[in-house]
Amino acid sequence: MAREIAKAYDPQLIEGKWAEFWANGDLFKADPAAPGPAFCIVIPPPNVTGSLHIGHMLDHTQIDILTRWHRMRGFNTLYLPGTDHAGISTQRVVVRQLAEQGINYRDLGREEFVKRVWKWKEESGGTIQRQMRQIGESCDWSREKFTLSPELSRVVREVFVRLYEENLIYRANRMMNWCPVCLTVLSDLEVLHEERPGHLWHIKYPVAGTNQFLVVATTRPETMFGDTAVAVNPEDERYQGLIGKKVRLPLTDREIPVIGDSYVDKEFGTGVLKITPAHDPNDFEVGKRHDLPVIDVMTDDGHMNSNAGAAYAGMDRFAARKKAVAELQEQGLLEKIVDHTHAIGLCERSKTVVEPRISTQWFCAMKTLAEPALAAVERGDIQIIPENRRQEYLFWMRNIRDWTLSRQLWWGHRIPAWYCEENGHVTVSREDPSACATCGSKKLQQDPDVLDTWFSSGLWPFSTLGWPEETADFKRYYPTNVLITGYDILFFWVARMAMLGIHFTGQVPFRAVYLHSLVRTGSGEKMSKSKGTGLDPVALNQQYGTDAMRFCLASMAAPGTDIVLSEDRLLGARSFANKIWNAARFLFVNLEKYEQTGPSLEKLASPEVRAGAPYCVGEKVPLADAWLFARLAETTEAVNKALETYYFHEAAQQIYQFFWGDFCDWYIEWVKPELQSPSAERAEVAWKNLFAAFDAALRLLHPIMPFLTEELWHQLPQKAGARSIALDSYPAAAQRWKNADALREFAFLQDVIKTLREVRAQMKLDPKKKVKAEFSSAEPLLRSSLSANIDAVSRLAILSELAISADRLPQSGGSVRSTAQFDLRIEYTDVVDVAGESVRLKKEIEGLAKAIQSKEKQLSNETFRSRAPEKIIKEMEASLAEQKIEQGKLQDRLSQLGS
RNA sequence: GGGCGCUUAGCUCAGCGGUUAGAGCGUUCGGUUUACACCCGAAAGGUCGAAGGUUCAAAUCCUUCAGUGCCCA
Repeated sequence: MAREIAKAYDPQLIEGKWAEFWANGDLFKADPAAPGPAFCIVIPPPNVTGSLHIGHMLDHTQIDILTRWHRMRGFNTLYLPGTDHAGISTQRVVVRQLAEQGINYRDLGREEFVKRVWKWKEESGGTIQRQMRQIGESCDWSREKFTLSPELSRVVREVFVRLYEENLIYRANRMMNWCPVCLTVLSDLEVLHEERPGHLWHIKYPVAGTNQFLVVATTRPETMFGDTAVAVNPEDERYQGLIGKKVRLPLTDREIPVIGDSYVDKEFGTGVLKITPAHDPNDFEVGKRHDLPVIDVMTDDGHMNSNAGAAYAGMDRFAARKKAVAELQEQGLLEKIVDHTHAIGLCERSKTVVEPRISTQWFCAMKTLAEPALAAVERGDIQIIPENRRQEYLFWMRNIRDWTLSRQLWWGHRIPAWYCEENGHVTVSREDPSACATCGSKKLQQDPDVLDTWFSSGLWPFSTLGWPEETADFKRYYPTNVLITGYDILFFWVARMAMLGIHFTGQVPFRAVYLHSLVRTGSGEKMSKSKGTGLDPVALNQQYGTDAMRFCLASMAAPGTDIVLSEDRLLGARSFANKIWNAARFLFVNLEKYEQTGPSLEKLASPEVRAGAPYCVGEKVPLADAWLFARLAETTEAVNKALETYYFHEAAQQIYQFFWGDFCDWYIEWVKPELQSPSAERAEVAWKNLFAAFDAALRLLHPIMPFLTEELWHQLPQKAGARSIALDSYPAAAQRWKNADALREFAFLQDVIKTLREVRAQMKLDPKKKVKAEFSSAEPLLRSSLSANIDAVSRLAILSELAISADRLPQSGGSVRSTAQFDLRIEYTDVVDVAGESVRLKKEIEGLAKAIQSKEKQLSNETFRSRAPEKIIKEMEASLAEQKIEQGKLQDRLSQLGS
């Protein structure tokens, strides 16, 4: 490579190249015949209408991290991408688009409309896939799936028919949630509940044949045209006598009965309830009990129909409410209006107030399906993480209700049921039937409705792998290993996959479910594009780099807590990328000089050479090098353990600390002068160890920051034919890297250097001025260690001279710092700021005194001594002794100053 | 109404039974150390929401309360 590296990392310059390389090559193409334990993740299929939002970015980052991590560890890895046809959303998009052209989709007819949606899908439906390639997700694009493809549609039919044959799918007439904008029924899950301020209108219903009134309290006066009774509690003494009488329904010329039903709450409102069976689920039940007529007063799009009378027909439901109230008021039939907060249901997609509506729908009976899915989680065959989500899942499964499968849409899997016009028989079949199964009539009508989109997504983990065929993929990759998704679709999707997966394949669809947080706005709301509170990850990726974005999200993704994305954290992540870039720049720029006289990059950093690190000078690995590898081992272990338990934030934090703190701030600074060292052996060893550690760090980081690491990996010598860091091995903590002694010894030297720097800063010494310092310790090991590393320490603490002795330092001149093990003094010719020193010393002594006191108290406590573990007591005693020594030294110093 | 979270440094968040509670950003002080100012060195800053309790030991476990958010009805 030409070793000209830009001063600052510019992700834009390299990301495109690698994104293309990954997406277009066959790097991530899974081969079921290849060796290795299988690791399979199926994507939570995003809406085909969608574009990447910050939630996907978080989800996909975590999926891709786990995928790349497993692949590098030798798993036979498949990350299977795809999209969901998203019935309601997609239909809405195209309907809106047609409306903009002045076309009402209903006029187009079903066939033509569906054609248009497919056309739209082919032209505009690929946004997310394009963006996923752009951000470098390591999926196998050759296996990409779409829920409405012919392939997966066949699976949907198969499953529907089987469930029908097992009597788990049935048709029934019920009160449903209806969205007047989407023009379809919704399942319970698709209705959002919200508390809203409203009113309780007290309306006077004249009692027939008297001049009395019954006062009805209602939140929905516009439905009164559909009233078919007025109900009171039979035990309510106020109204008992009126049961069986009739009242005149205001604004109409109808009379309706007064009925008694214990459903009525005496305490609520006036204790008199209007009964509108067509427009309220509870009233519907009351109506059934009392055999009341059902009068539907609305159209499917939320307007009043002719049953509401000519004056109201065609009017919007909310306008009708206003008009009705005004009219009642005019007629003196409105007693009063009371403010009242009530819960309303909103359509998840359109946010319109849903309308209860009676209709015939297809349902799936859930109990049979739920039991094994419940047991699988209880037994731990499916592990749900974090734990509190597991509880939610169990609770929901135990209280499950039947699932409304049909939707009044045109875009989706049409229900494979045909009705015979002759005898009404229902034929449900895998293939389109040509005749009625019972009478042979050819007059068949297919059910116009389609299936809930989640029905096909519920099959996703096995339909995408080829089920019901026993394909190689299915055999190799099913059950999938882990499902990673947001907790907001635990019931919508995860639970249904569990039920359908177990029912049809006899195996769990995934062994673990990791439910991650949602990304929220500063005010705690879920980020959403429709609310304008979303951040565009693509724009952010461009601004900060995809790696920075991934690192940022990973570092914030602690299980169980939601993420509030901040620009600060993104900047921090970008800086980290830049830091790595510059570390590489340092290596290559300096290597260029070194190579002129020394060995080449190939000799210093070939994969074979790297595998042999750490290298020795003479018999021994130099301390700093031994320490670096010991830290690398610790970091590697911590990162692997963190990823094992989905602690992405911990993994990110560990690598950050190692790379920036240990590798850059300490190791590189430590060996800098030695890299061009005349002692050729030391230099060569440093270079070899440096490259080996750098390479390991890149591989460690690759799952989180794939672009940057891929770029830099390619600048190191690699095995012939090696194509990508993504296919290289993931570091495992080598036994020979571990070195507790080196960790301890280096920590001591760091302590010395930091102490000296602190003194310099406090004394406001000229940063460039080299000063004399003295070190004293009774501990021979410390003295010899310091002595052996005196050059590095002197350089890093900017000393002209460092005297080492076993004797206590003479307490005169300069500034002294003491620990239990050693004392340090910086010679200082100017007058010491006695007052400042005293204040500092007193503060430190005070702090120590507090710690000492609390420890002495605890150690003198007999119960503590008898009950606390030995280890804790020992550690506390040791620490107490040290603190006492230190305090003594500080005390001495203080009195010296005073004298 | 029921359930589940959250409340820790100015900000965003880790830590979730054991010595004087951490990180990043911000702040302050000092730096043109030829990899990096997207940097380097140093510092200040917290009675861990409140009150009780359990324990030898509590930010960490329990109870109550107060704010706050989510889910379900």
